[in-house]
Amino acid sequence: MDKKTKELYKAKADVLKALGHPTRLWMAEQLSEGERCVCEFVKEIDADFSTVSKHLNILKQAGIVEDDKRGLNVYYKLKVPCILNSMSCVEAVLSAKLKSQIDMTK
Amino acid sequence: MDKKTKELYKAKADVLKALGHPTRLWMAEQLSEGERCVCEFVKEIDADFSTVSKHLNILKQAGIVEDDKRGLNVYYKLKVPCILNSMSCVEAVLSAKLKSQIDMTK
DNA sequence: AAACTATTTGGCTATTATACCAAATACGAC
DNA sequence: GTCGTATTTGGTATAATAGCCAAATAGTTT
Repeated sequence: MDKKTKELYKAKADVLKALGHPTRLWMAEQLSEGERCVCEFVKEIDADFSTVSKHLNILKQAGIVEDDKRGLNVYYKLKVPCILNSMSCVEAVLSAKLKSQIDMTK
Repeated sequence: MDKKTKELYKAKADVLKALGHPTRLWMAEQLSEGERCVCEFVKEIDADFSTVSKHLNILKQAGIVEDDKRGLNVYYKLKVPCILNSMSCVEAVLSAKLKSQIDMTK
């Protein structure tokens, strides 16, 4: 595998990796319903303000969300909404996995 | 967020996390063209046999691939092929990111 | 059974990720 | 400008991940 291919896969993997954390995935899904400010997330997640902020920054660095500061609040929204299209297949993976586990017990 | 929701997002995030590594993502994409044995991957990736095996195991644990031992070889194939449908959007994220970066320099 | 090949597993180290706290910054209200 | 609120940044401890090597396992060939 040549260097450019490696870099491309690194870049693609980084996008998926950004979504590969429960809190970040949940936040991304919340954003599919519309923008949210950081404080709204903090209220709903049992985590520190700084933790939430850092997670949002990871999503931002990955190019998945963008932020918009208005007054005291920073609002985040999905930059590329299609990124959540794959979630139905992720759920299909979970179903198939569950099914395999049940089959194994038979 | 209640406990069950947390567990669900953990499970979903784990699937995406499994794909969130350049080598694993590349292998998954290779498998979309058909099954491969471990040795074929080892030849193409500049990595140890054990490293490749462990990556494949992570994809297997995530429920993305399944293995099939035939003779000396273990063949891996995609268990839920739709998992790569999202890649066009991942590429869209990269394009949008690149575009933002270019705009910033203007 | 011994030798050989393919793959997995265990152990180790280096790197990276996560989460909290405290301090810094940004903005609006007074 | 001072105060208060929202958010980010820096530091640090802990946990998780990645990759290599060596050893173990499984199946094939002789």
